[in-house]
Amino acid sequence: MRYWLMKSEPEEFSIDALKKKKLEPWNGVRNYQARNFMRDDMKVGDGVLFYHSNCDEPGVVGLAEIRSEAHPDPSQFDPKSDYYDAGSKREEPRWLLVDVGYTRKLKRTITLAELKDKPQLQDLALVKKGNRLSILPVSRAEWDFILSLE
DNA sequence: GCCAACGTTGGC
DNA sequence: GCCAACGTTGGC
Repeated sequence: MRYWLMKSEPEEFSIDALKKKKLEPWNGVRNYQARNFMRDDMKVGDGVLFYHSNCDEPGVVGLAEIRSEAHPDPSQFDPKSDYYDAGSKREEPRWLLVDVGYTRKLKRTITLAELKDKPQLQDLALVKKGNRLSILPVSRAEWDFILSLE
């Protein structure tokens, strides 16, 4: 079992929205590195730190779980979608998604500022300068440590 | 294949 | 709203 951190802008899709929906197809990933994580490394049952980005208080706000293998993201074929990709063919889809299921909200937001402060997390991709990945791997030790802050 | 221009992410 | 960092695009 592996662990991940997945970013979402709360104005787009928040932890409360996931709580309500219970299961969400994680569409709109248009970055090859993030796609490859989904395609090659994610397995059903993997743990997810749900992270709010681009908001007043960026940080980890909840837990979720991978609920499907990677499969084609339908939004890439929809000309009306923001995520439409005219260069992607149905017989050879460029973009994939996984289904993400709600686990629970954290008792409090573990903020980015706090995470940056911890020597135990210095290797976490999230706190590295210029990091823009929306899906990134988290080690078991990092997962345990972050949850111990709750 | 290089690289300048451009667009996006996301913290602040 | 600003802007640093970084990915992508496209001319050559």
